[in-house]
Amino acid sequence: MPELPEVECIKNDLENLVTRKRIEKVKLLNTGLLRGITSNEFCRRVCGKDIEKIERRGKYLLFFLSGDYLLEIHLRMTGHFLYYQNPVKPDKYSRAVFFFNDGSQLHFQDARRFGTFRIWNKKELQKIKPYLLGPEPLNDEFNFAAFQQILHRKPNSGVKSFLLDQGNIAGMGNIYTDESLFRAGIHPARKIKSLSQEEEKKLFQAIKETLGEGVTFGGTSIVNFRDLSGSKGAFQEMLKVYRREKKPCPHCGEKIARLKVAGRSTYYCPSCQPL
DNA sequence: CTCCGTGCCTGTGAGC
DNA sequence: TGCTCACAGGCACGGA
Repeated sequence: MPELPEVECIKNDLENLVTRKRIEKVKLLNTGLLRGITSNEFCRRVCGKDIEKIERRGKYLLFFLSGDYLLEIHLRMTGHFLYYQNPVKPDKYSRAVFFFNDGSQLHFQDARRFGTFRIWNKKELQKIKPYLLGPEPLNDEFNFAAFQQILHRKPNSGVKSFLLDQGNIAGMGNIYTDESLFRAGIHPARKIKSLSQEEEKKLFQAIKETLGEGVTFGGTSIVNFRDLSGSKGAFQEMLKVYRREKKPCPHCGEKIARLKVAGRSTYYCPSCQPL
């Protein structure tokens, strides 16, 4: 379940490995991943183009190609890339293979087939979903004042639902919301309007720190996340509450509890994060 | 406005 | 040991 830190690590790997390469050919092994385009048209717009630039917005990856188009990729739950210097046969989870001019390959693998590819014209950048999300939480422009302004737009929202909504802040999923709320000492079901100024500040710092550490540690590998060489991240070792039900809270020793919030399994410490 | 359920998928692992 | 089945959750969509 790649969230901002995992996608950021993937973006950094991709930048090093495939920018400035020419896509000679694409083999689609599962056309269901294409949104709003046929496989023939997809290949026409991608084949023969250079990858000029790769960006991340929230959990989206954007491949800017030479010519008119860019490729938007969302990994969803189990999508990941594997890079090979020399040709390798696709396996049963390979959904797409990019063949580059230097003989290297990029395989898009996705066991659960939730991942999506979409093509956009560069002229319509202002209309594309990844640019309509909330701010990037790790950018310097995302400061406390900006955070407060966004928070106060949704006073009646539950704080966890708020953090999961990509239109508020881009890039947080279930792992990093639970970890940020724990770090801030805030119960996931609290309403935004019930937060004190001090709690808002703590939450702001917790988001920055948790996501920043996630990137530093190379992401969280619970089930599927791997970098482009197939190696795991290390942030799963740092998790304080996520998937730690009944284990002791690292602060107070109380048992970590689990409940459903915003339709997701939510982990928290009842003593450090009172309602 | 805000929340909730459903569908999309299939590997994992708890429990019998 | 082997089987079943709940569970995992990002996003879009429809409805309360």
